[in-house]
Amino acid sequence: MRATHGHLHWWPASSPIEVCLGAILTQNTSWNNVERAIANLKHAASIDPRQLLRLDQPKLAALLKPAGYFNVKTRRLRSFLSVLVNEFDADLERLFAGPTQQVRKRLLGIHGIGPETADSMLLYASGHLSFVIDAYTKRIFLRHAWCPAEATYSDLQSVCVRSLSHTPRSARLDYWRDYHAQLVMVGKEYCRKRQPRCERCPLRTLLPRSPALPRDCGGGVRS
DNA sequence: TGCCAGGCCGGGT
DNA sequence: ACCCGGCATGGC
Repeated sequence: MRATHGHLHWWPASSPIEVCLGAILTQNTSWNNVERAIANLKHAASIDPRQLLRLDQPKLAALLKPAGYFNVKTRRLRSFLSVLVNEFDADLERLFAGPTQQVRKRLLGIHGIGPETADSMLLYASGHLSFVIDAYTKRIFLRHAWCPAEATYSDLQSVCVRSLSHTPRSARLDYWRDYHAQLVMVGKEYCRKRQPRCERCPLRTLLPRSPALPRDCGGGVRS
């Protein structure tokens, strides 16, 4: 993947707080829509936690509209910001201080932050090693038969962490960040190509509700 | 035109 | 402990 795309230098944001906001806004949503909402936020409150928290609910919801689920996300964003401001003096460094698993639990305790959102914040907005699993990861791993269909988030996370454990510790943060980015990139390509494929051809499009695969394609098409 | 997108929560068995 | 509906906009 690195040979094809080069180092991707994720996450696409210009500051840690922007990573956190994007992580919430991109829940079940295409990044394109999130960018518009982030642009609105920048224009309205320059992405400052205290300023954002000062916006009332309808005002914030209006700014988040392009990201979809704007009522849900307004509440989730505010619950995150309120913890950040009231419990950690609006300082991300303080929020992220401490052992990874302890910080992760604190994040998971915030309304609207689940495992993927928490891990995205940990990995990309701070220096914590917490591997991010997402829908693309699961589709790709399923298609390669690297995991069973019932595999949970934490199952997949364990598989990834074990598989990448050979990397030197000093390079691990950089490697994990790029590895997830590469999976997203490859996952998007699967969707874009929409090619008919069989189970022997791992790069066949893999959509959640795609019909059952044919047993064999005769070895014709590959990607 | 309908299906899909980098989840998560809450109420029901 | 699962299972499922709800949430909403923009792209293809």
